Amino acid sequence: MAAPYARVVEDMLKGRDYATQLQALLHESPEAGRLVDQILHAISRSIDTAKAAAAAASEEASEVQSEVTCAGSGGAKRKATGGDKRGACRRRTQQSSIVTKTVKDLEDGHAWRKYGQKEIQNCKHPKAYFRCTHKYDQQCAAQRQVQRCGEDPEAYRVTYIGVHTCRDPAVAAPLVVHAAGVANDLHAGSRLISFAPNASAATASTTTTGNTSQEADQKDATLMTGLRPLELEGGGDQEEVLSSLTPSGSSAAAEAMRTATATPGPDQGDVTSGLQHCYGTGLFDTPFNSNYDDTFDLDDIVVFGFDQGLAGY
DNA sequence: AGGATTTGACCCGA
DNA sequence: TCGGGTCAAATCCT
Repeated sequence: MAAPYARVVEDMLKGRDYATQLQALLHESPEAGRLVDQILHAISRSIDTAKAAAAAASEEASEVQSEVTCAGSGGAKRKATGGDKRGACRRRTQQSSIVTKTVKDLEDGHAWRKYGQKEIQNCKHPKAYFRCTHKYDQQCAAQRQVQRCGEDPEAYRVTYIGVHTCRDPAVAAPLVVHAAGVANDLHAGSRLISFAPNASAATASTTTTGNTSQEADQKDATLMTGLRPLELEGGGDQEEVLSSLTPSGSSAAAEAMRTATATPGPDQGDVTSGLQHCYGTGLFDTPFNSNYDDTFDLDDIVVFGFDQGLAGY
């Protein structure tokens, strides 16, 4: 990693450590804890961005290049001829940035298009596969996989692969890299309201707890379309999150899963972070993600052990 | 009519 | 060989 970026990452890691410590001290206060959580995510995101920039700078973004190429070749419908290259770009999940979280609200502000559904071994629920609607027009490599959780019928385990490089006006928002600016930015940007602890800016808790099955069902129809406008509510993901440093925006559609087979699946160990929805709201969908290289590996995964301390929001 | 979803087939990695 | 991920024709929806 280039020296300047390494320094940034180093500083941000320190900041995150401090925030984590602070978080431990503030878990009695939901409001304070939420703020710390926001800070943690912002910092992690910054680290992520710095790494991505470093990787791009050192021309390590070859994978992205290959993915773009791949996307292009698979774009328009092909005739299933002998020259079929399907599968040539498989297993990307092993190399891409991955963010896994458990949510109850699949709305994340991004437009997704479902391209497949698969019954998974030992899981009673099928897994649905989504790609960004802008995969071909903007070479956005973001993908999302949704699988319904077994124990909680309204919860979905969502895995985001890659980050949005598209500039969907509905979700685009500037990213402020320095942690110091995070808090203010949360309230400054018109589209950053998802995190605002007040009014319509629903927090993870409010959105989630507000989900009644009826509401969920009502959303199904909308989500099934895969294309929804950005909503201020953000996601209702308060539960667990396993989050790597690669954030990704994401949106909603997997509610389709709700209509798919329904049965509890084995569950998926969850790690958490309560702020996932910040990605979906566009808060972190930075314009300069365009060079994001997907080079983060699982070693970069950071677990924001927030499920215990703040789950009660 | 155009775009999104469904779904069976195909392909690759383990 | 099997399971998971993707493709793409068919179908549905707006």
